[in-house]
Amino acid sequence: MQRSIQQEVDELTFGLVDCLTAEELAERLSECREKGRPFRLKYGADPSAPDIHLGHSVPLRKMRAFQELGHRVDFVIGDFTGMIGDPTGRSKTRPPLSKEEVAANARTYEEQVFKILDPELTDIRFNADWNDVLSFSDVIRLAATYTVAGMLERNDYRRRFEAEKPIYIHEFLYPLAQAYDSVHLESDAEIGGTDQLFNFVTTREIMKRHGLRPEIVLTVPLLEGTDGVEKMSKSLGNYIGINEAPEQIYGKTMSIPDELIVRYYTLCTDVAAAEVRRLEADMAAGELNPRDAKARLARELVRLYHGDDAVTGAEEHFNTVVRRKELPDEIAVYTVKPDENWICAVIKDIGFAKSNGEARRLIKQGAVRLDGEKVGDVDLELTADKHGGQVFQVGKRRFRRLVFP
RNA sequence: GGCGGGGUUCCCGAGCGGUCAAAGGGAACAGACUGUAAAUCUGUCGGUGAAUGCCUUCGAAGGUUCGAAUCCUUCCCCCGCCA
Repeated sequence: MQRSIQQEVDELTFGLVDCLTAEELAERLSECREKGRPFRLKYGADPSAPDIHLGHSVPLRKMRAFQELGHRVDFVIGDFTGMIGDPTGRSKTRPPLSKEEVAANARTYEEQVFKILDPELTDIRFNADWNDVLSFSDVIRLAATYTVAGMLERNDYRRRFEAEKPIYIHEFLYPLAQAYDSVHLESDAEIGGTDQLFNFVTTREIMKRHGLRPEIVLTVPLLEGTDGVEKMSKSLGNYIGINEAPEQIYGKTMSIPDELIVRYYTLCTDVAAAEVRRLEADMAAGELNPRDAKARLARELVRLYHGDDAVTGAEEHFNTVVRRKELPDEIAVYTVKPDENWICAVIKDIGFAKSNGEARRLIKQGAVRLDGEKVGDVDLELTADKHGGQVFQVGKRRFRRLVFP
């Protein structure tokens, strides 16, 4: 028994920040159903950041929800728009990517994205395919479909304009190019973070100018990174990548601020909304230790991206190394070089410190241990008879077993 | 074309002749504590087998000076305003 359109709409709009508009969505979905054509949801991806993280997973998971109802996703890799640069102001000019790099990135995307999306219902597209062939006069015609005043409605632009800060022309072209993607693909809807709202709304207007029906706009919240403040991003180093090792996903999850627990549950896991509300209430009432809520979150995330089998191991690793401060099951081996057995040089060589000086500081701070014994001697030389087979530890969670040739 | 503001250590950002390897914040790392790789507190945070030394760093190159991130010259780059 097929579910009603209204049920579909309710399910698909759950958790969204904006949906412009739900009525249009319902209309479009039922039209697709009647005509037996697939509903096409567009998502634009940056060609330079192939490490998919939990922040990306928010829209991706929503796309997956569409796919589960049989709809299709156009996954647009912005190899063209990526060269224009992002319009958030102080952006550094990105080095243009070569065809080969873009192709390599695309492959990495596929590997990761299909942990969430259904490959059967996803079309990967490159927007240079249709943007690169536009002539200058095409671009001018496109530019004639929108006004400067319209552009300045965007807060970021207006603020900069008023503050006499630079705004480059190409920044105005960016939303246009993005809009043209939708024109070209005749997208039924587009999804992205709330930061994309302006671009999406602009796209609707421009689609109308092209005699098309405006795409439906869906925005999802931007997920804060592990620091709890900035949005999750690779360049800020506050991300949890879906391709990271189970131990990493588990551990990084445990490092998010407590205030983010509920948000992560809501946006990144399959835990039912009612269940999440219960967890929230229990924590507020002091009946549930946030630590335990977070541990469950960590398990959920590991399971999502590595499967059930990886969960126990990741949790064990965390409990052993971080909570009980014991040794992990597996410790990588480091072979001490005979001519470089000074402890600081060893720390540096392993990569636990960038310089001898930093290694020295670590020792002084009491961060270095040999078989659990704090090392106090900065001048220590490691020798086979004294240190062979010992566990060398720097900080709380970096280990090597020492071996001598 | 005219006028003005800038380029500082991973990032932001002070400094404007010595006390500057350069304030402060962020990030990162370490230690303590803990319920956790949360929070909080403390410390470290250019290199040098460590040093009242030496070297490298404040857009680039020269110069003035006992001494320059700070002054001068030239150059490069960025931004805004007015036209």
